[in-house]
Amino acid sequence: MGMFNTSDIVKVLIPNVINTGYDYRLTAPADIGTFVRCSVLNHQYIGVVVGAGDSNLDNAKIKSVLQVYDTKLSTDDIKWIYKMADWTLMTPGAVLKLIVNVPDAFGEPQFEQLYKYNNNNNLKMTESRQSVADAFASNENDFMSVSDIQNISHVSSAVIKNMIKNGGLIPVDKREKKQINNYDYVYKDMQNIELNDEQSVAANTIAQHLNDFSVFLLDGITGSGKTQVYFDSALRAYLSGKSVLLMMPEISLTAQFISRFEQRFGAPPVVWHSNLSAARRREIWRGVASGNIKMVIGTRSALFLPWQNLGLIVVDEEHDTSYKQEDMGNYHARDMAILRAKIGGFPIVLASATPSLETVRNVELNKYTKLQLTSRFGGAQLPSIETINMRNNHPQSYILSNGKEQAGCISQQLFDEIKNTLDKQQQVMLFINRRGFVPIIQCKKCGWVAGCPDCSSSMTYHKHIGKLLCHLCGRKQDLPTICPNCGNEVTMRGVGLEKVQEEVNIKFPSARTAIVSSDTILSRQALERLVNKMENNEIDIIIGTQILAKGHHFPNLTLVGVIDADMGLFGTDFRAGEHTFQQLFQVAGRAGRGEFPGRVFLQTYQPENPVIASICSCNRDDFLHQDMENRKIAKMPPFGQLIAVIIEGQKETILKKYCDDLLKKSPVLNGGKIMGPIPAQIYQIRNWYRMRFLISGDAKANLQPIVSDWLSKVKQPVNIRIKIDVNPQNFM
DNA sequence: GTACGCAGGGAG
DNA sequence: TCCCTGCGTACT
Repeated sequence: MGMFNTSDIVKVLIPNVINTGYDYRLTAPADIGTFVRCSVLNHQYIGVVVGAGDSNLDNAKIKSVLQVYDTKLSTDDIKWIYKMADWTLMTPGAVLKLIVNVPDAFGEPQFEQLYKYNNNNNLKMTESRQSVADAFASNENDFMSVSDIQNISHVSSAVIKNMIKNGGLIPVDKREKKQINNYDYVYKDMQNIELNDEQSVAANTIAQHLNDFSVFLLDGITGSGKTQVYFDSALRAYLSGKSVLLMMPEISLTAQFISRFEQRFGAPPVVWHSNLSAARRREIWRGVASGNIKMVIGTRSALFLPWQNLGLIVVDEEHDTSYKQEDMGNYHARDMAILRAKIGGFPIVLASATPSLETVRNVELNKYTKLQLTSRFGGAQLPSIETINMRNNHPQSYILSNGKEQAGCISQQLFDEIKNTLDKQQQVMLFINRRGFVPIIQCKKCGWVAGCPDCSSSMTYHKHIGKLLCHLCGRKQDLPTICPNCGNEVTMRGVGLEKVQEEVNIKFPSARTAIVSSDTILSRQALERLVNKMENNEIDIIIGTQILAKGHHFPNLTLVGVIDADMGLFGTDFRAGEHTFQQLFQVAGRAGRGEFPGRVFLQTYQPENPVIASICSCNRDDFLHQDMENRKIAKMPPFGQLIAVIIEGQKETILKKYCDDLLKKSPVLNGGKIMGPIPAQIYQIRNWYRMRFLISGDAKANLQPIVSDWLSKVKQPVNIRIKIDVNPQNFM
């Protein structure tokens, strides 16, 4: 059996950045997709057999693989690796690394020592030791591992260790550590949920296409019941023996969502995200590879699990910017999921209340099928959204306990609304998308601004740590008391989250407040605790960044105030309007999901701005139409394509020279052009200088081969990094 | 990526 | 002469 036999020479793709695969000799039969362990320069990697060997090397020079595993990557995944590499201009090895980045996924099975209880021990019987004895008495197994004993008896490991040492527990056999608990991953107690007419239509349409590639946009506002529709599709795919991936942004993966899944499927989901322990990641990776785990709810990296017989992908909140990976390679998980579905010949469901323009355009072109949900569940009404014109509604200042007067940012109108809401014992959310206390520390006299020495950015003052913080590189510095330039007094400019809390605490001294940002919420558990406090009405005013905008359902929240709705509208980024709209629309969706109608107020200096106006009229399609026209005129995506090439170097001279050399070799593009090099929007990060080329083309241009061909024409100097961003989402 | 070898420079 | 560092190359 196997496509290749022992001592055959095969091509193995290695999960690292540079190479496209080396030839090795097999030590056991293998197929395309079989994982093998092999050595490159005395360093061991887990690679994948991708075909027959084809090098001209002397047979004697070809190494043998060190091990052939039973685990296989599906042939669809192998095809996908190469397609994804072509699209993103990553090397195939770099894509494979995304799949094989689970530490020790192929480690030898771990054995654990088992113990039996010694009835004839002469230890003094304590309460803890009695618990251990009870655990053995109540458990049908005579032999247990330390962790088994701990789980049942709830005594500390020290107690158990001491009992082992003193003969209370006697070592017996060893056993292979329990791997996958099959029961957890088999769904058999699904609860039937009544779908309304719209939901049934949507669910049935998807069901008719479970065996062919098609892309669905499940379009509906928060509360319209998108989740139950794609749960239905997931269920049908699962029951037909297929594997199912439900992808969502990390922040939407809440306990509320997980319990909804549990209600529908009768057991909790397998959840994959960045905070899992190494052991749990390994367990899930192996479970998916073996086909034992057929359904996973996860963030974008779940796409890179070794799926077997994948038959459905759902991308919830498809517009969400967190689907764009920007650390290890630049890929858009939504687009790569669509590519994967195409290769696998199965459907993919994109769900959103505020779909991206790319998706909307593909619906217009009839490439995607739109499934519309309109009704809001449970009779809850959409909130009313109004602007507060800050040009004639100046905020009141407030006085600190030391007598100093501070400029406020809460207008009188918003103040009154907050007060009324608190009087009715209802909750308030204030949204400000800026971490820290103030974003700028500036000298009153010479205009000096506290900037990060390694990056081109100003440093934000964070009051709770009492330091200046660079949001690009994380550098911390003391707050200067005087200007280091001229010795004069420094002042704080702008408003951040912490400053809003200060103002709220002084203006509403009896209200219980909480702030939520990535600085204060360090774990998913911390976020859950906060959500619980909110649900139990232990918080009156919650103040947060965009982390608050998604996924939570607070029935008693009836007022949302957006402190600065203009933020984000002024960027040079052509997607600024789209992202502002999406974010504010999401925030607005937080209010009034219970029995009381919600109200949303946007503080703005330009209420007539089309983005703001569209949000207020709740007219999403109006906004989409306008933004689409703008993009068409500017030939921006989805009417054109862009590839950003960021060149980074620590020495400006080498960087500039290399960019000049590239410019000289730049290809002539049919219908497109190469722009640059210009200093990137952020010229310096962590002491690396950054230049940017931007390559544009029309919607059907195949730009990738042109770019890779161009870059291969100029030898890349050492200490130069190239980052290629196909279809960039932001322009850092 | 990363291990290794080679060239150049400072300390002993 | 030894060793450290920086740079360039090759990896099957």
